[in-house]
Parts: sequence; structure tokens; C-alpha cells
Amino acid sequence: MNISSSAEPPLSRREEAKAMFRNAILDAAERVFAERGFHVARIQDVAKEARIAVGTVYNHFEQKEDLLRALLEERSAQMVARLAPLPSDPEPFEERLTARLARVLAWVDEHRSFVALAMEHGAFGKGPAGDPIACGKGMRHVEMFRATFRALIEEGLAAGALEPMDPLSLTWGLAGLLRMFTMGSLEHGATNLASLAPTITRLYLHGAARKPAPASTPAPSRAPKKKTTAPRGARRPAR
Amino acid sequence: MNISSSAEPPLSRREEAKAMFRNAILDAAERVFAERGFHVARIQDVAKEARIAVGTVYNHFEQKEDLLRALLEERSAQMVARLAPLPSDPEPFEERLTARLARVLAWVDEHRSFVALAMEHGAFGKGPAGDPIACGKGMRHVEMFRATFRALIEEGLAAGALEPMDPLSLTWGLAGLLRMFTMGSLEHGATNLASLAPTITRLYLHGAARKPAPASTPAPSRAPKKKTTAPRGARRPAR
Amino acid sequence: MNISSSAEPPLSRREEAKAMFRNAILDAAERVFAERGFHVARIQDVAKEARIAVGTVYNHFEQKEDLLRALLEERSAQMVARLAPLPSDPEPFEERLTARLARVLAWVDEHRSFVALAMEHGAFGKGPAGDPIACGKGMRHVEMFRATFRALIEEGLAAGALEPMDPLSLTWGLAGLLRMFTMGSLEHGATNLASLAPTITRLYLHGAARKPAPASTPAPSRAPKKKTTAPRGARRPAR
Amino acid sequence: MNISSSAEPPLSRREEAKAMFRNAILDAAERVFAERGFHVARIQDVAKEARIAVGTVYNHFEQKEDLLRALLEERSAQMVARLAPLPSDPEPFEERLTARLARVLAWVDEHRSFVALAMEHGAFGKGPAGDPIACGKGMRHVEMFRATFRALIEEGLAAGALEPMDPLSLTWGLAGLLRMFTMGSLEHGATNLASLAPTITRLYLHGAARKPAPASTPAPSRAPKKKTTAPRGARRPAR
DNA sequence: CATGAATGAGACTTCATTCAT
DNA sequence: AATGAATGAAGTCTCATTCAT
Repeated sequence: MNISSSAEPPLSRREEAKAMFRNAILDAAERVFAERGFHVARIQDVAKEARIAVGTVYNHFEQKEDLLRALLEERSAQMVARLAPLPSDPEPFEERLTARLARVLAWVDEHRSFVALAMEHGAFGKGPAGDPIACGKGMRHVEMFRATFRALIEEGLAAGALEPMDPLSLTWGLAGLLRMFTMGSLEHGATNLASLAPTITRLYLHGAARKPAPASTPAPSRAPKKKTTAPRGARRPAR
Repeated sequence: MNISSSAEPPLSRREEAKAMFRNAILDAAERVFAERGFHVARIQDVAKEARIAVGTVYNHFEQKEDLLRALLEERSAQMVARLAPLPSDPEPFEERLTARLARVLAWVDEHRSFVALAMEHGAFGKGPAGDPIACGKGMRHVEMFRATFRALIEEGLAAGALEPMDPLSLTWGLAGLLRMFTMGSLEHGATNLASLAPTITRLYLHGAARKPAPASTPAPSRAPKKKTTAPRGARRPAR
Repeated sequence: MNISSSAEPPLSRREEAKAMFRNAILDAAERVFAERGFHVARIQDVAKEARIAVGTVYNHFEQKEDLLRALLEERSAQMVARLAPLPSDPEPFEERLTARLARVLAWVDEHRSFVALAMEHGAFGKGPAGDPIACGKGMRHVEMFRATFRALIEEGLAAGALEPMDPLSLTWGLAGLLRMFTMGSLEHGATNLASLAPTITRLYLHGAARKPAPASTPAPSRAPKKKTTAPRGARRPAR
Repeated sequence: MNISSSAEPPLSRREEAKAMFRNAILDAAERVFAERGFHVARIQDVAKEARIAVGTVYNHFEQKEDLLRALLEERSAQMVARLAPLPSDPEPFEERLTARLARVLAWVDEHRSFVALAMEHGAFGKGPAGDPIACGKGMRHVEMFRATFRALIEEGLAAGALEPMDPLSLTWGLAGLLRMFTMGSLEHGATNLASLAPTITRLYLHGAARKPAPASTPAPSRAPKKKTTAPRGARRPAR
């Protein structure tokens, strides 16, 4: 989408043009792969979507698999970056987590086709079935996801906000929740994914079990929770 | 694996042989598809794995896709069946849930390659990216998963064991947790998946947040928590 | 259709049964080949049409081509036999020819599907394009057609009824006319093909050129010609 | 064979090359199909004959059938065009017809393999047996043949040169004659097909019946009959 | 460097033929 | 001798990749 963001060495005219082509190809591949699936999509489809010739694709990527690899790696980096803490993030872990998840979900909202693709190729944990691309050595995006989630969990543990249990389980739990809500929402065509963040956080931190009525003093942390848009509903919107 | 279980009309010699071939082909397809991925696997590979000729595969399944479809539908039914309640299941929701999850995970443990395959094609929620097979109308296994999970959730809600929130979110939460733990364990080559059930149940019901020390009055609900099987994954077993 | 006709050595029970199978297969093959074309038709189609198993076909015919060969040879013999002179045939060549053509056409009328098939495989002169079956050495039916037509022509020449020109041309002329009328009628779904015989004879013997009005004495031979049924029309039935 | 003839928009370099490939493929297909028959010929044979790769064939024709279709349609148009009247054609119907037939036969002489192929697939009247290609709706060449012959017959009728009978019969008669002579000659490897035209015309117009000696008053119409080309095939040249 | 037709290995699928029952 | 499932060679068509323009 947007090219560059921060301080990079100025590109020559030629390099700039090259980068634009490359990006246009990746954008096209994102749409085409998400639409029809990587194995079914043809390079020609990508080329047509990008309004360029087939040969041009091969001037920028050695083979079809590289296209997927580059796509996953580069875009995943953006997504993962949203999970990183920001100075403006609140301090308490629950709110902090909610804010970071909301950022990720907002990004997902705007990159639905990519996320759909990434899901199929190992984001949030790849399937064990042989995906020759995702399973290849070079796949960084899987590692990135893992490391970032792991760091988040460790942070929570260090802050004493999480149960002192196996961090791998904690990681899986959060990743699984996030993945499922993302996937489900994308499939349902839900809008405003970011509004799911509180639900996910709450479910993750406090579980699905019914809480006993808080006696007289209401829990202050969850009470004033205002839903932004919330299509994900609450309080049993029937079916 | 095992043929027949209950009262079925006795098969003629020929029909029995036919069923055996069909099953052998499905078994071979399960292994081959899981090993190399559906799109990469060739019918010839399946035939070779089943030690039959290519044409024989086509005597039992019209096209390659039908092979996958049949595989997913028939085997998924077995898996989903494990989630169904049993008379011997304990009454309290948490233990009940644990027992049922443990059954599923035990099945998963013995059908790793199938589960790996099913993950890629929609079990526990399919990815939105175009999977021409899994996305086809005829795919029952996705529906089966959904319906079964949904029923489980509704049961919990009815019993007052779950927070009265959107059942879809509750479903996603449980499915996401189960999927992630399953996938992660398979990937790690973990053994005894069933022992994960308590961890998953606990995480799902009570969340990952650190529980305040029960002071003097112990929380009655979680106090007598005894792990059914292995206490695997608790208290930071490092990485 | 009908089995045997004249004095043949009495068949044993077993041989009789065998002959019935063989004939049933040929009948089925006739229909199937005519319907879909020899190359497109599958042995399985023939077997299904004959309501027997595939293997049974192979108990009677070594290979698919033999089926076509036998069909063409045996049925062609019947058709060609209709062209042979009969004691009851009138003496004058024109009427004689008409009678014999009418017999052939009547047979054609009742064996439309076979004729359609025979047309495609060399009856009335095979196409030069490589038909590996019809062009094979063993194809008698082509030779039979030729010899019979040739004999007919020689008879006419001997009787002084035909122009003393190249007999090959005379043969081609008659065969071409017969073939075209047959084919055309079959395609049009015309009924009562035998009624075409006078038209063919007249066209063949006297040509299509307009005859000058016969002065005062009308030609007695063509005047009282009454059409039997004649859907093929006459006197410009417009289009 | 020859590319372009009249005023066509100038083709770009690329379009020209494309047309050449297309034509080379059609030429190769013509030879291969005629040699081995459409159903037996493999696309690879065509490619090899054209000295190109298999895929290239598919760059120009979607399927094997399209190759045959295009071949028949495009080449038939050329052949049929020869039957059309020319300003230089003589006025009397018989000589006019002879001239036009001679043109067609000359073309046939130079395109033997194509004609052999066309015969098998409906030229001069298709067989009723199921030819999935020739029987398809899109087959123009069959219609072209029919319409052109029909026009020729109507012309003769209008000129009063033909018996005022059912034009369909007249058409079938001429087409049948032409087809048979063409086929027979091709099969015999005869040369100079055009020289057959007078024989065909004579047979068609005046029939095969022996004409009575013109006594004293010579028939004015047939007396000055001069053969246009070769007197081939007359007066019993034996076999 | 863009272009897009050419290339050909390889996949799926068909179906003539065999053979154990 | 009938049966019909098994067999596997072979054909059509696809599509990743190359390369001349």
C-alpha cells in the first residue's frame, strides 16, 4: 500500500520504479492468492491483476513460491509490528493487551485478503501438513509471530498479570483466541474487527466461566467497558 | 481403522471387498495428503501408497477432490463424535468439558496425519481463502464441527456455567483454544495430547490472568481442582 | 435381429446360446456405435446396452475393432444381398434396377442406425482418410459393395441399357446417388425410403436435364409412374 | 497457403506472426488428421508435424475439436468458393456447370488430404452417425456446402435446364455424384481430377442410360459436345 | 526492462483389456 | 461361460518458466 515510512536511504529513480513494480505485484498476488488459493492461482492471474505481463513478474521474483514467501514475510512484519508496545499504551496489563490487540485487529480489518492468505500459510502457527512454501527454511513470518506473542506473554508473566504457568500454553491460548476471532469475523464479513479486542482480552484473561456476582463492590475494571461498534455482540443476541 | 461397529446389514462378499478397497484408498490418501499437501500430492502417489493401480482409485472416487471430501467428511464424523456427551461423563460442567475434550484429543493423538490435513481444510473453522474443496457447498465436516461446538456451548450456558455472552464468541474461544493446542502439540511432536484437556479447560473457563491468592476464604469453585490426567504444562517448565 | 434364415447345420444348445449372445452384442454395438460414433463409444456402453458384463463382450470378440468389423461385414452382407437379382424381378433394366434399389432401400429403412454407421466406415466407398478399422485388410464389406455394384453395372452394359462408357464411372455414379439419397433421407428422418427408388433410377438413367417435350407421342415408360408414398416430393414442393 | 488476398487491415508484426503460427498448425493438423484420422491423431502428432511444442497448439486453439472445426470451416470456404459462378463462365448450363465443377475438382486435386478429411466430417453431406464435432451447431462448412449446391440447382431450374422436380433430389444427385467421383479418384490416386468434370456433368444431366443412335436428326444439344479438358474415363478403358 | 508467445514436463482422467471369482 | 473390479498405458490439457523482440 504505502511505500516506505521512515528514514530510508533515498532511492534512485530506477530503484524507486522497481520498488513500485514489486509492490504492485505483491498487492496483486495478495488479492489473487487470497481469492483462489495459492496453488490454484496462476502467475498469469497475478500478472493480469497487476496489469503487467507475465515476464515482468519473473523480473522481480524468481519463482511463484518466492511471491508467496515475500508476501507473507513483508506483510506479516507490518502486522506483527502492531502488536508491539507503544509509549502511549496504558500501563495495566489487561488494558495494555486490549490496546495492542485492537491495533492488530485494525490492521487485519484493512488487510483482510492478506490475513486470509496468511492464515492458510502458517500465521498464528502453521498446520503440520506439508506446505512446501510455509515449511521452507526461509519462512520468517512464522517465527516473527511466535516471538512476538512469546514476548507479550513473558511481559505479562513478568508483570505478574498472568498465571505462572507454561508460557507456551499461554501463548497458544492467546494466539488461538486471536486466530479464531479473526477468522470467524472475516468469514462472517464482520466490520470493525478492532472492537473485538476487549472481548478477546476478557475471554483470555478471565475465561468463559460465569463469574459469581461481585457482591456489593462491582469490579471497576470491566464495568465501564464501552463497545466501540461491536458487531460481535454481547449478552446473547440470540442466534 | 476398525470396520463396522454396530448393527449393519451384512455385506456381500463383493461389497465387503469394495468397502475394504475404499477404506484402503482413504487411508493412503490421508497419509499422502497430510505428508505433501493436497494440491501437491498426485493421485499416483495415493495409488502407490495404497499399492493399487491409478485406475482403481478412480473406480472408487470420481475425482481427486472427492477423495479429499470423502476423507474429511467421514473421518471428521468420528472425531466430532468424541465431543458428544457420554453417560459416564461427570456432571459438573468443567469436568464434563475436560472429559469430552480429552476424548477428542485422544482421537487426535491417534490420527495425527488426518488432523493435520483437516486443519488445512476447514476443521475447527476454515480459513476464508479460497479452498475450492473445503469451501464447496457439500462440505459437511465444517458444519459438523460448528454445530457440535455450538451445542456444547449452549449446554454450558443452559447450565449457568458460562458467562451469558454472545454464544458465537464463546464458541470461537473454545474452538480457537482447542485448535491451537492441537496444532501446536502436533507440530511439537508432543505425546499424550489428552493430557492437555485440563489445561485447555482451565484456560478457557478461568482465563490466563493470575488469580489473587484466595486469602482466607478459598474460592470454592476452583479449590478442589484435581487434574484428571497429566499435570503437563504448568509451573513454567521453561521452554 | 432374426437369427439364421435358411438351411444351416443344426446348432447344439450351447452353440445356439453362444450365437444369441454374439448377436445381442452386435445389436447393441450397432446402436451404440451409430449413436455416439465408434471412437467415442466405450465397450462398457455396448455391454450396458446389451445388458451384459464387459467381460462377456470379450468372450465373443477379441477387441473393440473386431466388433466393428464383424458388424460391418455381417450386416453388409445382408444389405448387399438385397441388391442381387431375384427371379421375380422384371426384365427391363430400368424397372429391374428400380426393384433392386427399392429392396436395398427397404432394408436401409429398417436398419437406419447400422447404415449410418456403415456410411462412416466405408460402405459405398470408404473415405481415404485413415480409418484403421475400415482400411484394414480384413474389411470385406467394402469389397462386397463394390463387386455387387460392379456386377449390376456390367449387367446393364451387357444388356445394352447403359452407355458404353467406363464402368467405374458408371458404378461411382450409381453408388454416389444411392449414398446421397440414403444419407439425406436418414438425416431428414424421411420415411419409406423405398419410394425413392424410382427417383434415383430415373435420375441415374436419364439425368437431371430437362427433357424436351416429346412432340406428340409421350414417352410411355415414364408417364404412368405412380409414386408409392414418396415423401421426397416432386414437382417443386418449394423449400 | 497464400496469406491475404485483398484489402485487409495491415497486420502488426505480432499479429502476422500469430497468423502464421495458426496457419502452420492448421496445415499440420490437416496432414495428420487426414493421415491417421481425427480421433486417432494426437495433439502431439500435430505439434510435431508443425515443429512446435504441444502448448503452442493450445495457445491458438482451445481444444482438439476446435482444431478440426477451424480447419473444416476455413478450408471448406475456399473449396465452396470454387463452385461460385465466374464472369468468364460460359452461358449454357451444361458447360457452365462443367466449368464450375472443374474448378472445384482442381482445388480438390491440390488439397487431397484436406478433402479426405472433410469427407469424413460432413462435407458433401455428413453422415448421420454421431460425429460430435461435425454435428455440433457451429459447423458452418456443412451449411455452406448445402447452400451453394442448392443455389446452383436453383439456377439450373430457373434457366429451364433442369427437370422441374424436387430441388432437394436434384441437389442430392449432384452432390452424390461429385462426392463419389471425388472419393473414388482420391482413393485410386487418380491425377487431374478436373478432367472428371465433363463426365460428371454428362452423367448428371443426361444419365447413364444408353442413348439411341440419333438416326438422321442429331440431337442438337449434345452433338457439339467438346470435352473441356481431358477425355479421361470414357469408352471402357477396362479397369 | 517490459512483453507475451513458446515451451514441455507433468497432472488428471479415461478406457481397452485382463483376470480372479 | 459370465461377471465386473483392477490394471496401467496413453491422451488431453495446464501452467510455471524461458526468451526473443
